[in-house]
Formats: sequence, C-alpha cells, structure tokens
Amino acid sequence: MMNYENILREHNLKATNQRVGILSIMEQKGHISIEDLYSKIKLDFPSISLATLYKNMHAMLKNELLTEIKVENSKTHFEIASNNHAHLYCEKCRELVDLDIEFKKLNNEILKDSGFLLNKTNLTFSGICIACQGV
Amino acid sequence: MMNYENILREHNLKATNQRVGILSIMEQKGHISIEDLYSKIKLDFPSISLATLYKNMHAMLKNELLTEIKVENSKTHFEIASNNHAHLYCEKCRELVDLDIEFKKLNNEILKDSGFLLNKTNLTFSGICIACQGV
DNA sequence: TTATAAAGGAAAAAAATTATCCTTAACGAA
DNA sequence: TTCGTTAAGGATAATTTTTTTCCTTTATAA
Ligand SMILES: [Mn+2]
Ligand SMILES: [Mn+2]
Ligand SMILES: [Zn+2]
Ligand SMILES: [Zn+2]
Repeated sequence: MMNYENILREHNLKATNQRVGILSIMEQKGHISIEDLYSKIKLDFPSISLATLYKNMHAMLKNELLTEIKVENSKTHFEIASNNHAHLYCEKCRELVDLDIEFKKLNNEILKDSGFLLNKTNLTFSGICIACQGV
Repeated sequence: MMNYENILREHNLKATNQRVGILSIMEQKGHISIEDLYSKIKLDFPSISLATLYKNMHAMLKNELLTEIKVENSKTHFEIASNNHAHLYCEKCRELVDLDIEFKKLNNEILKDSGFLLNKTNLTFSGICIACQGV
C-alpha cells in the first residue's frame, strides 16, 4: 500500500481525501474504467461528483501520475503510471492484464527505419485468456 | 480505386451510395475520425445524417470491412480492414501512419508464456514524426 | 416490375464529458 | 494554531458524442 499523499504532492497535486481514495481503488483494481471507478469511489465518498472524478483523472493524467489504456471494443481504462508495459485484453471477460515483455528490439526497429522520435509504445494483445478458454 | 459495391456485398451489406462514398473517402484518407469523415461525406451527400454515419461505421466494423484504431490522447480513427499492422502516431500533427513490421516473434512470445488465445495485436508507437521534428 | 427488408434521414433521447459557480478544504506563511 | 490564499469539491447546467425511434426511401432478388 503506497503513500498517496506524498505521491500526489510529488506530482504537484494537492493530497485530497478523494484523490487518495481514487488512487487506493486504482492500486487495488490495477486497470479500471471511469464508470467502475465512480461506482467504487461513491462507496467511500457518497457525495462525490462525477465532475470531480473527471477533473481528477485529467489532472492526474496531465501530471503523469496516471496513464490511460485504449483498446478496441472497450471503454478507456486507467492505471497508476509505471514503466511502459504491454497488456493482454480478454474479449470475453474484458479484463486487462499486465504483460512484461521487452520492447527494446521492437523500438530499435522503429527508430532506425522511420526516423520517428519515439515517446511511448502502445501494445495490447486482444484475445481470450486462459480462464475464459475453459468455459 | 476499389470496387466498393462488390466489397460491401461480399461483406453482406447493401451497396448504398452513402456507404460507397464513405469507403472512397476512407481509401483516400487512410485513417480518419468520425468527425472528419462526417465533414467530408457531407460534401458529397449534404443531407446525410450523423446517425447514418454511425450506423454504417458500426455495421462495417461488425462485418469486418473496417477496423478501429484507438490511441491515447486522440479520437478513435477508422480504416479499411487489411492485414493486422502497426501504426506510428505523431503527437504533434496527430497523423496516423501505417508501419509494416513483423509481429510473429512478438506474438509467439505471448503465446508460449501466457497461454493466451491471440486474436489481434494492437501496436501503436506514439511520438513525433520526421516532418514535425524539423519545426 | 414488384415485394420486402434493409438503410436513410430527422428528430429525440441517452450517454459521456466539460464548464460554471459557489462552497469547502488543503497548505504554506505567519 | 490560526489565517489567507488558492486549488479542489459538489451541484448543476451545458456541451459533445453516440444511440434510438419512427417514418420514408432505396437496394435487391424474385
Ligand atoms: Mn497495466
Ligand atoms: Mn493503418
Ligand atoms: Zn477472460
Ligand atoms: Zn507529425
């Protein structure tokens, strides 16, 4: 369990209870949509406004405390920022799972051929997870 | 210039003038957002409804004549379906460009480690394109 | 041709996101 | 601790995006 008060301040954001609550849920869930996050955070802060949630997500995205993950046929998900990593997305249970594979070779291939100034590699594999294959 | 009447029928969709118009623009543009597509298609079909455009995009996505590309900090883009390929996304000019790199090694790595049943590899590199680096 | 089922268009409705405006709370400086 | 400033919260409205409805028009096959 991380100290979100400090992390927020390190990212030049005030450490409000609502923000700490949002981050705690996100740490626990890993990857979450606005919709799910709102229904979760309302349990702790029944009066929280959806506008507050959106404003906070934007603020934390801007200050690089969060990142967003966009996948085909799925709502945007958010996660607490960490090193650039790939994801597995199950089309059946609609869960996102982290995948730690090495990008370097891939990135080098891009750089040498295209002259592109690379900032981020966005990689998500869509398919069916093991659990859902059994069903 | 492709024959979209036939392509539509092959995908079990009626070959309407509006759909052919949409596909012609998409062939020309490569990757396009709903917003841009709507402003373009209205030049050819001034009375076309935005609802018609959405309905057609969904129908063509469902019947695998189109695919959608989702990128961070960018609106969803659409393209005419082809082999699964990667993209470069320029954060400055916001253009998407096709990138033909080989996925096989990457895909194999996923399959052997995770037991995941892979359907599609979603790969987009974000950064600054050569043209925009000069500016 | 003609029948029929799908698609188009206008409008309304719903869903998602953002803006406004006043109140409340965080936090640094006394 | 208290205080003053400023950012953030909350309610609400507004805006934007997407979907639905319902009637008319059109594509297609018989
Ligand atoms: Mn992740
Ligand atoms: Mn492409
Ligand atoms: Zn699954
Ligand atoms: Zn560019």
